[in-house]
Amino acid sequence: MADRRLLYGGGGSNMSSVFFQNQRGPSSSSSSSSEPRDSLFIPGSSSSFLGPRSMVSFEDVNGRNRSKRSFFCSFEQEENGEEDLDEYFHHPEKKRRLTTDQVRFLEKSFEVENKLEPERKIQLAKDLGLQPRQIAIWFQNRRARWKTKHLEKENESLQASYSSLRADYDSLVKEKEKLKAEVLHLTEMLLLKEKEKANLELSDTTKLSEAYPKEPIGDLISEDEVSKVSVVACKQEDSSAKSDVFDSDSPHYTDGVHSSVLEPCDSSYIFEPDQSDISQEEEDKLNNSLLPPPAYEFLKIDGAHYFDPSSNSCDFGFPVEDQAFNNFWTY
DNA sequence: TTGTGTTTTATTGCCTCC
DNA sequence: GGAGGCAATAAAACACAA
Repeated sequence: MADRRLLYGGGGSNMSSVFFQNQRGPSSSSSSSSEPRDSLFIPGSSSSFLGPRSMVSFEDVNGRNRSKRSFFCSFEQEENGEEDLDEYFHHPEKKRRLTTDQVRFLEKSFEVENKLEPERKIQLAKDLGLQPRQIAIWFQNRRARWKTKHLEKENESLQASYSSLRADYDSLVKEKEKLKAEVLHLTEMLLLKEKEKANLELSDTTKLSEAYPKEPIGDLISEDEVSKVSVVACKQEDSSAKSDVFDSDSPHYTDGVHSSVLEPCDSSYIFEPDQSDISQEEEDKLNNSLLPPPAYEFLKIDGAHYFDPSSNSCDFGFPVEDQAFNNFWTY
């Protein structure tokens, strides 16, 4: 480390190069920075160390006073005349910025290759009349700036990508909610339809039981029909409960959007026929025949399953939230 | 003119590679 | 162990509004 600092202080490069690039026309400035630039400077004879102010030169090879400054310095500073020169040498500790042309030159070189091989560093230092150490520092700082900008761009790109994905996600969520509502509506329609259908069948069954009072009802109707009767009984028993289904208090409904539609169906929901018309024995038979089948059958409507058949619980396979709808789509 | 924020040049300390 | 890169930082130079 200390050695490097010493290198900076004692830089062995020739600091007295005089540049004439500006007098060679535009083509010279556009030449590739990776090319040797020997033709663009005149090696000076002085080897005296000028530190950071090394861009200043006094003599050309022949010892003649060609310019008080390097080519680059002359661009911006020659109009300041002697005062500027005084400042230059009376305050040698001051930091001085590179000239615009030096920076342009370095930028072009950086575009070609952002890493600096020792030979290139020496060459650039010669071309620009700077210390190799200054060239190295400039490239180092330039790489840091490039990295910062690159990270900023990357960040912007990621943010744009995130915004786009977020918008997609939001629209999908809206679409999902819309579809949920549609499914809910259609399910209710189907239930109503089934209810009406079951009502008709129920009235037929009642007529049959009146016509054949000794026969158990279970023998007269299919198991499937019994199921339907049961669920309809449930719904009829507590038609007002339907409003409760949509209440947030319902334990089977949690998110305020989804509805499990059906309420738990315990034995109290079972259809109870008019006891005045049926004997105790018959009543028992009837009750047995009307015991609720597995819950999943309750909604076996028109051959389509709507709830989890593996679940016998009265929540009809509706856990909380979206899983209910996953079940919808899987059946 | 001056205070303040930004940019550029340079230093320091640490790390990796050969 | 030396050379070089990088991150963090200091400090000078610069830009600009009030």
